Amino acid sequence: MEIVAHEKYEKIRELQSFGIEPYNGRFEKTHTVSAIRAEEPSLVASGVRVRTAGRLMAIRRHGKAIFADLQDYTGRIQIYVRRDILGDERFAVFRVVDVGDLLGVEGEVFRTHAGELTIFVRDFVFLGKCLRPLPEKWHGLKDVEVRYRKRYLDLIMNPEVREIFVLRSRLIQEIRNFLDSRGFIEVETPMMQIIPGGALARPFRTFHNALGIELYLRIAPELFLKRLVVGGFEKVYEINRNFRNEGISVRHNPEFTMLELYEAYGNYETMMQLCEELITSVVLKLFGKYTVTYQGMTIDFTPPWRRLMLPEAISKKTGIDILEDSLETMQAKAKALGMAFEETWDRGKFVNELLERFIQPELIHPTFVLDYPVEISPLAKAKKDDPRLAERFELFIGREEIGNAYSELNDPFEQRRRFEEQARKRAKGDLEAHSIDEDYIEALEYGMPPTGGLGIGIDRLTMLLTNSSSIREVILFPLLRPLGD
RNA sequence: GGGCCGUUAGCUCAGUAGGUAGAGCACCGGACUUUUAAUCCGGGUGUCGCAGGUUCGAUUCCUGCACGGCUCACCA
Repeated sequence: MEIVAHEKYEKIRELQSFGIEPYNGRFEKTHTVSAIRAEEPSLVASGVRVRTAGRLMAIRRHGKAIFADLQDYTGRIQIYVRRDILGDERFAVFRVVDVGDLLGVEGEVFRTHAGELTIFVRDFVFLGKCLRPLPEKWHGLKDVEVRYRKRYLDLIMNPEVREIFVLRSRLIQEIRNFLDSRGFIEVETPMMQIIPGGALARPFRTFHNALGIELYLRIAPELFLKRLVVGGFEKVYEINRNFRNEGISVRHNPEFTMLELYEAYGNYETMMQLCEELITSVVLKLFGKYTVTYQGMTIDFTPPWRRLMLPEAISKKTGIDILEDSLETMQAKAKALGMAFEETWDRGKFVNELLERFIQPELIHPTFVLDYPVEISPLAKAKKDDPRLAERFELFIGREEIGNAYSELNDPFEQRRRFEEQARKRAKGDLEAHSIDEDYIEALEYGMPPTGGLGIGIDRLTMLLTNSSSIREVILFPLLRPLGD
């Protein structure tokens, strides 16, 4: 800092010699930049003075006049400063203004000879000194690592990055609007849990000093939200962070945002309906149409969405009957297909792999994949006509898994059996197996209505809607290794 | 965790078949009252990611490490 900012410190001294405070207080705006542009005709005609503020992104000095570009969160506008208007002393202050400085200006709006909408500055206030040079004005900031580590610079320099996060915000807002309009209430459930449940994943551990107990960051809010359904909240949702102690990749961040919602007296069929309506209505609100381009694919959200029965789909694609074939037969067939597998895989794991390898790559447009094996769905109700399958679906869009839903298992006896099965897997070393949650079973013993539940990955949905190939592009501060010395 | 690639000025990037390095923008000094990648004149501001090795000499070659990207694995 000492070297980089040395000249800038000189400028602060110079500013102070003019009696200028380099880090000023409140500035009252009459307009944002976009408001000035929107109101241009009346502002220009009336000659009324506007007050706005932002960061100087470029300065063009012309002796006794200066042009500069002022950027706020709504856009950029040119300002025009003249010595004969401000007077010698005020104008001299502009000699020490740098690109990156924060400035408030007041003046009337006009069009230059070149046709550029411009603020004719009558007065200005120095609001904040920038001590470091901004990245290059033309090429901007491209270094991906720096963009993530110093997201503020990324946001200053790259308007398309700002737009991604504005869209993310609007997306979440529209989801809330939709659910609120349908009578859902939003709740917050524990991030720190005694027993991490609701998903098959490895948790982060932490410790509470006063209680002297180990706690886990939640891997899902599911079991708490369902306790609320037991409590009579018939339509609840939560949009919040989950934490999973797993690898980092272009589609995995250790903390990520999930929407989970539960509707009493529904099931996975009603969840399919709700899911389709939710996402299509949000897409329509955000884009005014049903098609979105993602990584060269045109994704069509027009309902109704395709429904694919998983056992049939896999059988058609691979000849493997995931219900009737023995594990040995499945392995033999997989070998014949040239698919790598491990002897330790059980039926559920095998099905998952078959889905990922053979089905998922073809799921461009929104597709519900239904009827998953119960073994990998320990919290889902089994189908009445075939108890080997769960009343469950996953939603795939653009080859990515976006959502997961099921008819919630509300039979405490069956839930206990499922937990015990998971416990056996855990005993055999499966670190992702679900823990037994006695307190949750007790809640079920009070009676949970038949319920449909749905989870939607907000980050991945945002990726789809912003054409982002990495999850880090839609998370403001993705987890990175700390820099070494 | 494996493989491949990258790391040079504040930023975007060149470059040195081994002799401590350049461009544009930014920045500094000067000129300029309608410019907008302003223009014109002058100025290079650097631990070439870090640590070792080879060498008379390493930013360059070798090894290890760090961080990042892509990818495979893991992973819902």
